[in-house]
Amino acid sequence: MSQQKSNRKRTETARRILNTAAEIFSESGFEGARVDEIARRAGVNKASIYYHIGDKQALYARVIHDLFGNAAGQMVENISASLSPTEKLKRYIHTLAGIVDQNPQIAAIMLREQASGGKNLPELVAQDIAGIVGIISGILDEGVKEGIFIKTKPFVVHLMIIGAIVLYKMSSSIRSKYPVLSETSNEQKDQNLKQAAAEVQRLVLNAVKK
Amino acid sequence: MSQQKSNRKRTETARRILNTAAEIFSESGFEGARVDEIARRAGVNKASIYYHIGDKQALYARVIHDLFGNAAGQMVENISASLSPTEKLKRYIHTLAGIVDQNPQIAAIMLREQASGGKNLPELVAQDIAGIVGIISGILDEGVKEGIFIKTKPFVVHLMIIGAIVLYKMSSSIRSKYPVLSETSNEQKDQNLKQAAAEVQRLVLNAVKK
Amino acid sequence: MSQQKSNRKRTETARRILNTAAEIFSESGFEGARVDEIARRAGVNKASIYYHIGDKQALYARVIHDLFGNAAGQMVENISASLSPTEKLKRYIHTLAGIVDQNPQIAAIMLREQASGGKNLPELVAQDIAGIVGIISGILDEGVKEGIFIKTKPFVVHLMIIGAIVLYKMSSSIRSKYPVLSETSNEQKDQNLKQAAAEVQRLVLNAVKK
Amino acid sequence: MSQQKSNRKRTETARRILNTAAEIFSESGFEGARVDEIARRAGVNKASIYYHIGDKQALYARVIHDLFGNAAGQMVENISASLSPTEKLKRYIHTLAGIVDQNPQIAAIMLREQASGGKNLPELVAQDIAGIVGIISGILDEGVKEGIFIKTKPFVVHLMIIGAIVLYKMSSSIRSKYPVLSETSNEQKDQNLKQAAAEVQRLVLNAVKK
DNA sequence: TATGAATGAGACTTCATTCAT
DNA sequence: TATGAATGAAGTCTCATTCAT
Repeated sequence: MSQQKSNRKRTETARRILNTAAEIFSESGFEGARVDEIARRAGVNKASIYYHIGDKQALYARVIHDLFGNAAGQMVENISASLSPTEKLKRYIHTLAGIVDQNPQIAAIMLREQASGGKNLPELVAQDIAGIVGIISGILDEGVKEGIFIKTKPFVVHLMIIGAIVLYKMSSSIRSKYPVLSETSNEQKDQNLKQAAAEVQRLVLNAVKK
Repeated sequence: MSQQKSNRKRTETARRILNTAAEIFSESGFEGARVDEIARRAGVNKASIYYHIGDKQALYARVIHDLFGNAAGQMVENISASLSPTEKLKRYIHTLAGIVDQNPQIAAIMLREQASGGKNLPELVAQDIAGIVGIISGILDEGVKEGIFIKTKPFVVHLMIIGAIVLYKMSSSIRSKYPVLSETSNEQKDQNLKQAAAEVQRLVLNAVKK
Repeated sequence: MSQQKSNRKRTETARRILNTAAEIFSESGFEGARVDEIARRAGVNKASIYYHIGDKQALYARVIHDLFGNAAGQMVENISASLSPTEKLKRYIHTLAGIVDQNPQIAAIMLREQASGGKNLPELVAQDIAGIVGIISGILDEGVKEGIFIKTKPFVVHLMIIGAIVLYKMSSSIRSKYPVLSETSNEQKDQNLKQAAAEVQRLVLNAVKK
Repeated sequence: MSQQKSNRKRTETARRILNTAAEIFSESGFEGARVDEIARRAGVNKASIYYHIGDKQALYARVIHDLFGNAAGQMVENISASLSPTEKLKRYIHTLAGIVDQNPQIAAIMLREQASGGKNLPELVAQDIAGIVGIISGILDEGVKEGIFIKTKPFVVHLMIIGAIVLYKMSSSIRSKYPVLSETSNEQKDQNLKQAAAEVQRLVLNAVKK
């Protein structure tokens, strides 16, 4: 009983730390994030972070592992084997958009990891990402075999999709800060990621369909 | 004469500082970059940086203004008004790839700026970027008017293109660090940005053509 | 009965804490020792230490009191009044060596206390040490009175003896770490404290005998 | 000219840091010493220590290297080859006492190094110490060959000498703090290291002479 | 008694920036 | 202009101690 309560307390504190850390790493990056700030916003003592999780590096590792591991899992779950390649591709894009929408931190972290060449990326997480790339490769190959997709470089298709979605997600803040970036196109109100994802679906299907 | 020499030396020193700074900001981001390291690698005294350019923020501003301003200029130059929308779109992608290829630092910096919501992005640079977005909007609109492109959200198309190219560029290092990321696709040797850009051209044209 | 068991358990826990603390204070000194480490190695919860013994200072006091108090007692016991001064002196050295050999921690702690000028030395322990010094003073005085020893400064003799024995004990580890320290003399295998003590006996007797 | 002044300033600051550090390491040991305190007492900014010397470990290494290296040099200088073994032995003890007297920090640091098994002792310093041990070994061997010394374990003789001198030096503070330690012997006023060294000379010569 | 969690104070170290020459 | 030195602010991490159960 008291064990239970204690466990709940332990995980609750750790969870609060991890969530706050995800936010702050996402806002400021690994180097820009301040452990003090994480503790302050999480409402815990700074030493608690070291007690429960470990140093800044370990904290970062936990955060991105949780984020990306979860994402990979969702992706696998959502794409049932029985679907047609076309439907799978749509689901893939939809799911990706959903993940990014529900975990707003994932977009920024992914971009920064790409920018730094994965300097802080633990092996485990690299595998999660590789899994996601593997899925789309499979879908495209399948489509080619069924004669409904043209032959493409799957990695490039993957980058187009993920690039469009992640950058769209991120651009909302930059666009609101620098209206000049939206003025040129006439879709200011279109900050809805769902709609952008639908557009990506349409464009990508056009691109790969025979 | 000595004035001239002094001027040349002055600009030469400044140039060396700026080039080194571009490298290091690109490798490590604004927060991760160390003024000491920039001075060391540029072979100048640390105080020289403050004398010639200013503080870290000013240095960063100069670097990205040089990088992006130049890019916008190249883009305008390369897309002559007389071309067909299809040809313009191809040129646009080709030019973008060329810029990224010739200025390897631009990719990482752009990603990090996106990630941080343009926290360190000066107005001037935002305008440069807006210019680039404006160009593709124009191309797509023109194609729609001529009846050869379907109606699309230009901003999404832009993100697909730039995302694919920039991420492809960056992914080379991350892929070589984590081979697992390449294993799934069979295009390891394909690390050539030119080829990826050609693929992007083909896919995007498929996507927008009527 | 349960009271008894509880008492036994209580003292057993305290004993385990004290033994471990002695080890760790000996290895690392007061400042270098970590309460966490003591708890870990003793297999008890950190708070237990505070409950059973007290804070770090109190723990240290207990440890050295146990160590030195015991030593003083042994010394008194071993030197029966009926012996000749020569025999007493031999016994004194022999006993000292025995104490140091059986309580390996005592050597390091004594050196560090000397080094710090007894900063952490409780009065009680100082008296224990004074007792030991008193004993050899008595022996030497007695020998002088009996006309078999020359007149000496007893404190210096004491320092020679204790210095040789304690430093010999400690030097084993430093010599094995830095073989260069043993190379110069040809007695590498001679790391036996007993043999060194015999040599000290011989030398000291030579030194003080008429 | 300005170079000279700058050099002087540089070495002067470094010297001040090093001297203060020697004091504080001697008072408190490596773990007990506080970098803040060193900076404060040296009258320099804390960051200056890192600029001029390096981190705490490096600072400690420099301090003991200066101390022990200097000591080894003095010892070699003072013992001219032409002297008799007896005279050399006296000089050896005298010089040791002189070194300890002039560098009060050396005694405490040496004791603590012995206590910790040379945990923080750089190789270079170990060699300095080995050199000192080598000298007395040589002296005793020479005396044996000339038939004026008995055969002894040189390392033990060395420990007796250095133990007596170093402990005597250190004991002054502990004795003044705990008068009980002096009461038993009647030589309170004898805190003069010179006199103690003379006594050591006499005793050691008695001990080793045939 | 025993223990996991919490915490404030403080330790070491780094860094951008400025100073003095 | 150029540079070695200096510095204050801040950042990461540790540790003895206490709390709450």
